[in-house]
Amino acid sequence: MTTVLIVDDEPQILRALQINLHAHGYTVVPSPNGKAALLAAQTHAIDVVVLDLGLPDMDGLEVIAGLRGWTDVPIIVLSARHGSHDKVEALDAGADDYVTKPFGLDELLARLRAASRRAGTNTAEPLVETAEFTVDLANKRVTRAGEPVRMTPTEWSVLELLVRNPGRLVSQQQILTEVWGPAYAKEAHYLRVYMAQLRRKLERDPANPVHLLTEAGMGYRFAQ
Amino acid sequence: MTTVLIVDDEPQILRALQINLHAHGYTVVPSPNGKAALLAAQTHAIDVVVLDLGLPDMDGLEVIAGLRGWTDVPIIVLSARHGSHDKVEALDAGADDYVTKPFGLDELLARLRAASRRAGTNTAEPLVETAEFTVDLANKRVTRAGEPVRMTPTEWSVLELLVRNPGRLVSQQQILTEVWGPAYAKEAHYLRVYMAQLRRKLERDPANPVHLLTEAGMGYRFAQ
DNA sequence: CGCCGTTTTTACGCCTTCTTAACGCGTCCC
DNA sequence: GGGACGCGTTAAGAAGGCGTAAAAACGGCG
Repeated sequence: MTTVLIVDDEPQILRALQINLHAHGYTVVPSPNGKAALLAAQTHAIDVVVLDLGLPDMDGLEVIAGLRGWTDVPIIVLSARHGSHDKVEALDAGADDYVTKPFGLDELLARLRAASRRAGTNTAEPLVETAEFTVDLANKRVTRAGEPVRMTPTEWSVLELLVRNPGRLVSQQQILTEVWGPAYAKEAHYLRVYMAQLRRKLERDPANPVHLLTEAGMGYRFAQ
Repeated sequence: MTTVLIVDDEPQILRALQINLHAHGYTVVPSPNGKAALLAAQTHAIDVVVLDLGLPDMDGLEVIAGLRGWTDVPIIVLSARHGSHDKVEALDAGADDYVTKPFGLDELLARLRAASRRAGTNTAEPLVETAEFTVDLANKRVTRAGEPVRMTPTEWSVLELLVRNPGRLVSQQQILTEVWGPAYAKEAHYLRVYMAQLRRKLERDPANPVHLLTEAGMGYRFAQ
């Protein structure tokens, strides 16, 4: 019952891997680009990632960095480049293994087994901590003074987006489109309601927030 | 300070690796053959093993097996053979990585870093206990107050998925796709029925669950 | 062919969450 | 100085999610 996230922009390769891995008992989550991959990694319980470096939308190293920001899931990189420099870069970015194309299916399967074997049960905890509260991104859990704080789906989506961009300004439009969808890009209204709720749950003095900051006219910012 | 056990029968390679790795901050334990390697692994606190497969006294796979009998230390295999079959054999015997000669020193260093990085977190637990019940994942058994509790296949699948992710929020979509299949991702209905059944069997007060928790709109969570 | 355990439907009442509205405060610009 | 605008806060109705029980459909096995 191992779930593999496969990231490759070539549909026929994606499809071939999907069929073959499924035939070998893996659950496969396919993803054609980097953005979808990062999203899928959050919505599914991924055990291993198979990542092709040549993606259309973003650099493969960015995908590795995006994953490594919050999870220790094994990453097996596929690449057509044999250069030693590329391998070093990928491995140092956080990849666990590097396979050069063309490769045999049996080799990939063996490396998958090796990766998932040593991963075992994923218990590493990627935590984002502040003086006031702690956000566990992998487990979708928020604690404050040791006590768990319950978040509604929308509250969590907003908080997660901010926490995944610590210190960075996130525009209202971006939050609205990512949480509510592109059609809601103008409903800045919702944001005020939810920021107030988040502050009431997480800030010591909700009227004078320290971690969930408003940048008037610009957006919001999470400060650690 | 990472200690690397290097096993290679060619003195000049052994020596070259020893010098280079030492220059990069590693403590090196050299070993010219398999027997000496197995001995050294027991007398030194080894963090990573670099193993050449072509040894004079014993098969490289035997060395891997000899190490895997008692330790999970990462093993990086060096080999001149490019054949896919050899890779599969070594990886399945318990190796973590496979590098074909000739290789660049920087690649080996990167793979060393990757191996020792992930070495920190692993170990599996087949028995999950709570104050109320015990789940034996390996034997698919649930006991409560010493008495075995009978589970239907579907009940077990749901329980297993939750218990394998202790403390982690599991979305209902994920449970549905993994237990019933992707076509049932929207049938959140089933889940309510089965969560109720699991609680009736496992919780002291099914109406106020302590271990099988609902996160409204988000999913379910198993709390130990 | 009929029984029995399991899964899937169905129905209903309760509760959480989302959405919307209203109002007060502060700030910026004219 | 005044108006417009953006923001924070609260409250309440609407909509949908959840728990529960029980009946119907299914499937394996004798």
